[in-house]
Amino acid sequence: MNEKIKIRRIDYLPARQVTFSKRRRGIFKKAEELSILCESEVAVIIFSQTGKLFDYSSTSTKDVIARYKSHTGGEKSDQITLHQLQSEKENTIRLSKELEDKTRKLRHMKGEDLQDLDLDQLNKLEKLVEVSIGRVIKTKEKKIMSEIMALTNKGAELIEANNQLKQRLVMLSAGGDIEPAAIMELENLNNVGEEGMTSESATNVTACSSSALSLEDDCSDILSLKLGLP
Amino acid sequence: MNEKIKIRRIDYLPARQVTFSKRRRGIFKKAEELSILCESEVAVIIFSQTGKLFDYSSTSTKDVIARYKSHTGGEKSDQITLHQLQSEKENTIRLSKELEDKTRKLRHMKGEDLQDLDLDQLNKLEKLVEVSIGRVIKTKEKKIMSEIMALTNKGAELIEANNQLKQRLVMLSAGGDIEPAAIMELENLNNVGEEGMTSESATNVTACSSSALSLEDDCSDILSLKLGLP
DNA sequence: CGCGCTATTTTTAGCAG
DNA sequence: CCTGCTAAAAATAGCGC
Repeated sequence: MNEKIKIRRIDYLPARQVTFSKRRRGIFKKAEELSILCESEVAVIIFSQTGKLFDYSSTSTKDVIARYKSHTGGEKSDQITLHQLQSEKENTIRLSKELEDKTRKLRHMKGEDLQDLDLDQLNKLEKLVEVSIGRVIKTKEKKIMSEIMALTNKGAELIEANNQLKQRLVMLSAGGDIEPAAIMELENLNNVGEEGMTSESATNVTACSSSALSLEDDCSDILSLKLGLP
Repeated sequence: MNEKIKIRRIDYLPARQVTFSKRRRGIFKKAEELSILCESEVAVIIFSQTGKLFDYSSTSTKDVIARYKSHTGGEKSDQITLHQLQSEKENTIRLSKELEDKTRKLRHMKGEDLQDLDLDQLNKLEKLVEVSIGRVIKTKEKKIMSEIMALTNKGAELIEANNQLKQRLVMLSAGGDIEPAAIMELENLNNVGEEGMTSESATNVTACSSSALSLEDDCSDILSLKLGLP
């Protein structure tokens, strides 16, 4: 009366639902029998097509899953994560301490929170800051010098270019139709440029920076008159 | 020929092993049939009595377990840990950046790695360091002053104590059996103490520290002659 | 551990309620 | 969704290899 069915998806929904129900019970029963007959731990997890969960376990599905994870090296996703977390926390603590240390040192370098330093530490700090200001000033001088050199060179190039332009104009005016007044204007322009760009003024700026610190702002203001350098 | 067996532990080990093997296969087969027939997701996890793991899954046992956990709300211990880890990593990144920033600033304050600063930054840095050295020197002066005050007071106390001791000795010697030479020795000791502890020398030290920085070592050396203060 | 065999038990497809 | 029925199919206990 009954037909042997092929193991393939049951298309007719009601039949499929009935089969699902029956066979599910069957598996659960078999699982229980196995666990009793052979004293083994069994868990069966089934999700129906509609996403509903059915599970059987001889003990506790979660326990079996835990045992499964520990058995398959499932520590990977769990214990390694815990290790990572631990490691990251240690990292955080270490970084926090370093940051605290650096912050304290920085405050000391800025002359803050000095109350808890003793005389010896204060002396060392003073020397450190003195060395620092020396380096800062030295670096600033170099920077100023190089900027001035650049400006001087640029100025020289401009003067040279102007001279060449003037010569061309003279040559052209020799050809006839340019007034002498135009050439005079160009020469005046050139003179203005030379006044701002003598190497003499560069020397003055450097000297001012290294000897009288309170004049630094004036120095930088002078340098702010750049000729549009990059 | 065959007997119906009762569902209870099989005592005879070989039979139990065989049954375990056969029924295990049977369950796996049933599980597979169910998953195909009803388009469902099935996982079976079996631990033999000896602790050996056997598992079947229509897809992946781990996937089914993950789905099971998300279904039962087992996300607690896992996803929260992941969130913590994420949070800690962000913490680490933030701290690293802050540390890097502080380190850079500290190096600048020490006058190191100044090449990449422009003139404006150098000027600000210079002012910062100048302010700093002013504060350091001021703090040092206060410290020196308070130490000198403490030493002066200590010296005065000692002189007072010595005087009292002297008077007691004089009174005792009036009683008869002490030579005058011992009293002279005590007075000499007292004079040495007063020479090292005048408020005049304290003023000198303070002046030297605020005006001539290169003399700082001498100042601290003078102060190193402590009278055993805590 | 596996495989095969056979008699027996168990499961289950299909249908009805 | 369940229950019960029945006949067919499947699983399996016990055995030997």
